Amino acid sequence: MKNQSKLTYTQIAREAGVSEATVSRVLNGDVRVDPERARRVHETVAKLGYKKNRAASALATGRTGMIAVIIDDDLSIFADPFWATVTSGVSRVLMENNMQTLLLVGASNNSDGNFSNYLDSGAVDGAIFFQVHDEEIVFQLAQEGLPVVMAGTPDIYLQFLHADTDNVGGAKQATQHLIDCGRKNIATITGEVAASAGAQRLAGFLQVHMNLGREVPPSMIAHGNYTHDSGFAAMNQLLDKNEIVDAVFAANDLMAIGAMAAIQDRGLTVPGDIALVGFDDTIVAQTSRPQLTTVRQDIVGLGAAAAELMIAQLNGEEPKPRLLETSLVIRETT
Amino acid sequence: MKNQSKLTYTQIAREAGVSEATVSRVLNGDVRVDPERARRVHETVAKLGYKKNRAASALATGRTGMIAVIIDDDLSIFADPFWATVTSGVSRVLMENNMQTLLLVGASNNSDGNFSNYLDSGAVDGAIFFQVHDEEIVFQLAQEGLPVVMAGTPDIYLQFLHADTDNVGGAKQATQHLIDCGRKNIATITGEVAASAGAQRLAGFLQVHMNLGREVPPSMIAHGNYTHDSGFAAMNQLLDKNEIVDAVFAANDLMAIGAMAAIQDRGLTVPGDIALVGFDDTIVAQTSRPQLTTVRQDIVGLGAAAAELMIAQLNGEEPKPRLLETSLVIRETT
DNA sequence: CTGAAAGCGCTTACAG
DNA sequence: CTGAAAGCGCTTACAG
Repeated sequence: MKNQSKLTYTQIAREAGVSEATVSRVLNGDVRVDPERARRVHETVAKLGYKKNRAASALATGRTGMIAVIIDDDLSIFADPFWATVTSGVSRVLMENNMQTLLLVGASNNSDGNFSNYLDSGAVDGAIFFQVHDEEIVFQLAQEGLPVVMAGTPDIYLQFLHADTDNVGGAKQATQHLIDCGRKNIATITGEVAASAGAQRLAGFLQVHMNLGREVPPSMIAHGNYTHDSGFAAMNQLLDKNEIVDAVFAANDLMAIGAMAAIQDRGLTVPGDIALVGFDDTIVAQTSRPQLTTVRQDIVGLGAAAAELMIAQLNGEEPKPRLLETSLVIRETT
Repeated sequence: MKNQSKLTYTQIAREAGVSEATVSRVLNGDVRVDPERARRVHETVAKLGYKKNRAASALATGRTGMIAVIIDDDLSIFADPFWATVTSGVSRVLMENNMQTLLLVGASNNSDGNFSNYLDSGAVDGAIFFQVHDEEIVFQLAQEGLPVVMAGTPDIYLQFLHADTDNVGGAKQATQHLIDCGRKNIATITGEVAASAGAQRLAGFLQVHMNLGREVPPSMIAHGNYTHDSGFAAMNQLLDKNEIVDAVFAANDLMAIGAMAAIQDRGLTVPGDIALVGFDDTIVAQTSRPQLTTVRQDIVGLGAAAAELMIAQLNGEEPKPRLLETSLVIRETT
């Protein structure tokens, strides 16, 4: 078990009485090796506590066994449990496939390709992008032959392989639920509509109304940016502009909680006066009083799906994009 | 900019009219190179869009430029924003030093060294451990010569280099603040006291009382495990067992919020009847109603400190362990 | 099924 | 300050 730092194929080969080529074949699972010699190699490896040198292996094969997870934003975004949770899903699937997760957090658009640079130095076998601000960089990397997967929905003109939550479907579930509860005047607080998730959640909200032949007056749509404070402010706007609002669909939980505070500050009650539905099912939905009805998305599953797409792609398959279903979690605010 | 995949020192050397050795020296910042030839090399590298192959470099030098961040728990732990945030701090400092973060999440004690295995294959230059359940594995790796840093406080018999929040100091701040507010009967809800953070926060709480010559009856100490529900249950215990409790220090925010729910469910008010202080200053402290007074710890700073210790260690320095100060954030529950 | 040998793309004493 | 050459530890056609 000691000073294994010096161990190489040379020692294993000698000890096991085979060539280095055979050691390599055994360790890589090549079937065409005499079972008895293979057994000896495995035994020797175990006895000596040998560990293969990754760098040498990577140099010889051109494969590193590492996939980059790129969070294209300033570091603070990682404080949001959302992406951390997605990352854990990626990590699990990669580990199951004997691959590792290389974490790259930081704004891609600063300093001429901070990590775009890194990515085509052959350091990784592929890259999974979260929260892409500038798809140009993804496009370029894909062009250069780096296998790429996006978590989220890419620009319609670009055809990256991607995994995403069914945001439209989730927003529809939320909106339909409010209607089923008998609410007549349903407002929405959007997320950033410049990004796909925000746009899709608004679209789902509008589609349900459209299908029912109902108009949604602009005053019933307030824009937020996913923060608690923006939800608070948006709710106040809605209350200022409208005579009657008896329900609100917020594009995430944090804004819903902010909206709840604004409602209660005016002496109104949830769900008595105004029903509330969030999106995500994060910890704040469970700790708020009353507890928040929300649309749960499978966050770990999203990461897992992205990783699975990557693995499939590396295996030469041509997988289809994945869209993950949401489910409504009914608690106390509706 | 195209097919750079084939570029090696050979092409750069030829184009720049120097030897490969010189290319290597220039790219590694060796000072003893003629400035003019160095300029030509840099120019050629830029023109051809050359990127150094990391694996080859790692094989030759024995250094990979990667540090493992190891979260020794099942994957779900990563959903806790705490460790994700610490990780972002590690990542920032490593990037500033041209190193990368390799993320290893998973229980170390399952399947015979799942990643202990990986770690001494030379895949990383060092390892930063979070949330260590079994320090034996850390010890073994350190023994084998892998530079190791722990986030948190190691067992007193082991002397790992580590960075930690001053949990004792933070707990003292919280407790003293409650006393300063005039509270007389202060209870505490602990975290897992088997781990250092939980034990230290309890110790700080007790020390303040001891210094004042006050006894803390056992009935004023309830144990939780950092979850919302455990805080709720612990608070109910405290209320059941004690005639009077006019303040509670909870070892994290989530338990404090759970305690708040329990208090309010009994028709009591916060802070009217019972004052409340949490620990961490996470998002739930800001979104709760009333907003939670809590002890803020510098979570990103903790990761940054751990990374700095690692870098110093790799540079052959002998840095001292780091203890990060906390600060009290007074909001509405005291 | 197996081994000898060349090769992956860097780095670094060594000699000048 | 600079170059030729050996070496890092694997992998993989190639020939048998």
